[in-house]
Amino acid sequence: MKYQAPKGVSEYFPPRSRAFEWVRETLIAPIKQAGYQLLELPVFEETELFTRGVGASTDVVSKEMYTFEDRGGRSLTLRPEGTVGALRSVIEHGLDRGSLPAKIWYSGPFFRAERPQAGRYRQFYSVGIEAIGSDDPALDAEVIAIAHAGFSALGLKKFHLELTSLGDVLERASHRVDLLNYIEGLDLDEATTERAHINPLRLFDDKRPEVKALMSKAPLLLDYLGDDSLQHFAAVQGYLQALGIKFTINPLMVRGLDYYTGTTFEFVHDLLGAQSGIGGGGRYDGLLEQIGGQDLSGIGFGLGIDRALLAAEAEGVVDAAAFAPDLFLIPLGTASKTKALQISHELRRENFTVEIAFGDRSLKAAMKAADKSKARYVVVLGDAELSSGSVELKEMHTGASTSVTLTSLAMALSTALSHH
RNA sequence: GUGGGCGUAGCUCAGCUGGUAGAGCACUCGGUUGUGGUCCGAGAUGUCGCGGGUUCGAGCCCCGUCGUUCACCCCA
Repeated sequence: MKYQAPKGVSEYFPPRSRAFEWVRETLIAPIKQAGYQLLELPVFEETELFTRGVGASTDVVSKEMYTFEDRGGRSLTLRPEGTVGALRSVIEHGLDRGSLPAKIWYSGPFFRAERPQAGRYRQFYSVGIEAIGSDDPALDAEVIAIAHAGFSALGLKKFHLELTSLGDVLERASHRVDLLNYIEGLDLDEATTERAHINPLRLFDDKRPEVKALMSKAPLLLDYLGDDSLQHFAAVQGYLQALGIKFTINPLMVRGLDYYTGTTFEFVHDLLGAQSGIGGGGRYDGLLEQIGGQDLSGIGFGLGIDRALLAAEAEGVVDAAAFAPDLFLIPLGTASKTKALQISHELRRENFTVEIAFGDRSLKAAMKAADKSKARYVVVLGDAELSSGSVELKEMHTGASTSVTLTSLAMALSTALSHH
């Protein structure tokens, strides 16, 4: 094979692409129901937007970006995440000057030059939302509830929600001082020490048992929160409880993007491997201002479509039958083929999913094709049917058929389908 | 970026201590006149990831490379 897709990209083709599409649509549905509106964004931005917004010290910016120079000598970068680009657009088009909170969503590919593994791709797909201009804790709860609704609508059960608060700038700063002091006293290898200096919180996330043990007595950010932060966080928890959304407080949770403050959350799936985060997000006070906007608070999330699909497959909740056509039409002969095209055209206009057997194959072969399509019903259209004006509507899984006139086919199909 | 596993037909894989490739599934056609899912028969398909090397001879050995996978790291 001469050409292959670039290393580590996720690519979806039939039949799995249909499941991918279903996951994406299912995650987006509750977002729209909550009144969020689409932002269709470029997949590349000025490089500086990400270094300023995401944070130059983050791994995402410092070693995982696809950066290139365009023909005009501008430095551009394939978006590694969605929030910063979305906020840039919000500011540029004054959406933060309308009614607040401004609520937007987006979906598409993102790019990070990481070493690929299951659930981690160099081009991956996310759906995200951002709500800008309100620090109401009820908004935090709603944002989390929307993500939760999406995962639940997929039929996922084996996932859990982890929650924490990262406090405000001052609280983080004073915790950082103590944490760095604590880490100074530890016996760590060089690479780990270096990571600690870039972001000491990172060590809480280390999976090695010896590091976990060393960090078990480290000062927790949650213990540094002031009254305002604590009250806000408590309110969020209260709303989630009222919604019946279960969560666990994880004071060790770390996010890789610098901009998070306050409420921060992550949805973790139990059946995935090391890449088990299927979605996450949080508040980002200061980010909008950081990239040139007003001083407004915001909150958002990103849900991983690739990983949600993996999770749905792992739980066995992808229903392939739901994607099957309603009707498979088999024309026999030239005149029938014209009629079949006309009938399918009409039925599709009435929202039925209809396929036609092509290629003048034997009836037996066409029936096999119908079977493979998983179509619910099949209609054979030959000279006899054309002259009589009536056809046999055959239900594939029972083999039973009923006689229907061509003019009432749509109605018959409609009632037949609704019986299941 | 670091470390380990793997790379043979569309898919899942077999191929003994090196002698120039196979199975199952899937696919196409057929088992006489217009009905699928079972069964039976026939057929098509591979530069054995790629490039070097060792050898009379390599899918099997060595090196490199690309891809993939698991973990670290990172995070969707």
